[in-house]
Amino acid sequence: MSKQSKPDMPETDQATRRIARMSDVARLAGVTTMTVSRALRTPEAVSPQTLEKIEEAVRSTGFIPNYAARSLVSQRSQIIVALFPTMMNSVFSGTIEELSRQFLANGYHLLLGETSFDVEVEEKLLSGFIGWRPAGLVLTGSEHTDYSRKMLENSAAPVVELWNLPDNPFDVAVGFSNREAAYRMTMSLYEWGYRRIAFMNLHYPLNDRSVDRSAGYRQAMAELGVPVTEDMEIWVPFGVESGRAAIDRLTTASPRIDALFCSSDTLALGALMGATRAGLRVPEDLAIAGFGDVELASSVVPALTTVGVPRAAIGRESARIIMERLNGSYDGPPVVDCGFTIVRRESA
Amino acid sequence: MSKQSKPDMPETDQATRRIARMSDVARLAGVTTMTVSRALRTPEAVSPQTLEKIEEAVRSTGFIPNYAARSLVSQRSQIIVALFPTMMNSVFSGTIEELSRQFLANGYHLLLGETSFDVEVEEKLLSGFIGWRPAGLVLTGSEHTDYSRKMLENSAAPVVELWNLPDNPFDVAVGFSNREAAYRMTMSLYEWGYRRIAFMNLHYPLNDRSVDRSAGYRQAMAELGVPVTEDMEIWVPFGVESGRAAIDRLTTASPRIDALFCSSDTLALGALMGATRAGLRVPEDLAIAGFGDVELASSVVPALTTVGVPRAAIGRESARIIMERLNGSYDGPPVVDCGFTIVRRESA
DNA sequence: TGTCAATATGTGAACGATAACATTTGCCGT
DNA sequence: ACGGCAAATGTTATCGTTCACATATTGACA
Repeated sequence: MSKQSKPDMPETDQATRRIARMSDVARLAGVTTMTVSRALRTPEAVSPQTLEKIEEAVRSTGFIPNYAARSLVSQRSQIIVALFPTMMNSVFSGTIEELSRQFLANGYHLLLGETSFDVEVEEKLLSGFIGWRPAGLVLTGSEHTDYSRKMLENSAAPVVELWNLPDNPFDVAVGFSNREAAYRMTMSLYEWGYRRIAFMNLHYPLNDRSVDRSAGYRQAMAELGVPVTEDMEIWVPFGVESGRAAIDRLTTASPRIDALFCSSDTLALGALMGATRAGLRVPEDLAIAGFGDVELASSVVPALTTVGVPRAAIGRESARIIMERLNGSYDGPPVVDCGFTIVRRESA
Repeated sequence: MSKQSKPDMPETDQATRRIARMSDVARLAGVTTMTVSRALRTPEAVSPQTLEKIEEAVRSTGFIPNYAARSLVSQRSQIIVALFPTMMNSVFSGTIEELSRQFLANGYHLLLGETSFDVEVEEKLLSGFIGWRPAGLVLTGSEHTDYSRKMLENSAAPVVELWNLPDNPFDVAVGFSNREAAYRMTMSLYEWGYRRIAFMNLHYPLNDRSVDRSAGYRQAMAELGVPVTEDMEIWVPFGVESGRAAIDRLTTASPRIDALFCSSDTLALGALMGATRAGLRVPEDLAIAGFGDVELASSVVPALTTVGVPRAAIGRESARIIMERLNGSYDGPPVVDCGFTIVRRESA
């Protein structure tokens, strides 16, 4: 029903096959392309009757402007590049959805990349995406390679770093304090009566969020006077399976732990399932806390105690900031704190 | 540390601030832009020593080609448009990840959109994205508005429809039979001893997957001679909460059902949690089956019986097909069946 | 009635790369 | 020694849109 041979065969095809250009619209409306261009971008600068003729011509031709041409001449595309560690995590996807929604509503398109928690992959993706001369960039975290930083600088576009509060943001950062959040959750667990609190963290030593959460946990434990033995901080790769597998090691650890704080809900759900399967009662035998507050956290049995992070707000704020940057109106701080919440449910 | 005023101020800034063009590289290497272009795209057509000079110049300038210019002249961008109902579902994100990986490895970039199961939203997204003159498109399902079809036709790019096996694909379809899958799962539940099998489906009457799964379920029930009363097919919106909430209605339904087949793992997990919370033993009091085999399905307690769908394979295949279409080498069938599996675990 | 400003539209160049064709160079065989 | 051919590089035009500026049209006011 559609194409059957190579894409260039203008002789047999109708003129309609070829996608309409602005000049086609212009001819049909009896004006020049410049007037059409104005009608589309600044309709108030075109007389009502001309506008109507042009709109009619646009409709009948199904004209859609060529963004490549537009980008080329205006020296800036309508593309926003966004890089996330993974899309398989509903915490990130919540932010992604909101970002996408906000940008789309303002005529920008999101070019998405997945870094797998690896700054080298980030660099590679960036070097590809920069070719679009994006209007703005959204990155997760503030750890980047030198070459990435150079590209970002050259691109001269607004850059928002998500998900943490770095001391020296590249441009603007939007997030919450991971250190503080881990500290507060650890403290809360102690308050709720748990003493030997283990911490399961993502094993990405270059990931500022991992490092900060570890620091927050250790700070709390130090202040509480609880020694953190080697087997109490567990480093694992991302995934439900990681959390589940870790339970076996934990239950055989020498000084029995009574609470497990996971640096991600994905890990925590895995741990919860592992514990249930191992016949441990949660939270009586082992309390479990997560990080992220994914949708399932509140539904699972027992409902997961976790750190709630404002994923939609982070997306919304960063989109707003980039757009304000683009029209020069942003005058907020370089680091925007969206906060977090300690959500106590049944698992701790 | 980065930009502080409006983006155009070439007089004070170093030349380095401005992003390098191909002509900058060419001047530095002592050749013309055409030779640089060749060095980048067909290095075998350039002499070794020239190639080296150019590579050095590219390195020192940090040159990255302007894709907008490239797209404009070559009449086709390196952009692939992919539209999915939601990104908050790890079934889809598995396909998205694989798609993204495959295309990236071949120099294409993925422009992602979220339709929220709505063909009108799809049309809107499409009309925006078509402006990039994408090299190819990946859509979910084969239900599209007339205007969408017109745009797809005009774009003259390869189009892959995912996730089902339509009778009349627009171009190529890659997926599995939703009807057959629902039929087989219903039959399996019967074989395993369940009789009054209810079906919880996504309430999107225009969604071909929903419709087909419903048809498969009803066909099986008809063949089995089990009447489907009104309260046995439940239509709900997408989300864990939907599944959970539906349990209340079910337990009070007049002819007690003994199995609940959900058209999505997300719903099934919600139902599982709802059932557990309501004190129902799964599968003794109520069997539950899902659709999709998300990562959590195998970890949850009781582990979820579900329909396994080849999400990575679907992504891989569709990427391959689009790229083969682009170089004219595709000679496979217009409908590619990636199959599905019935995964029996503990919940049914 | 002539001048000025405001409004509406047009003109030509430019954005940065590549396709198609043209030219130069060096080497081969006879 | 010379035609011819391949390899390497250059020239010119072009993609579709917008920018900066130019021109035409209108009405208001002194």
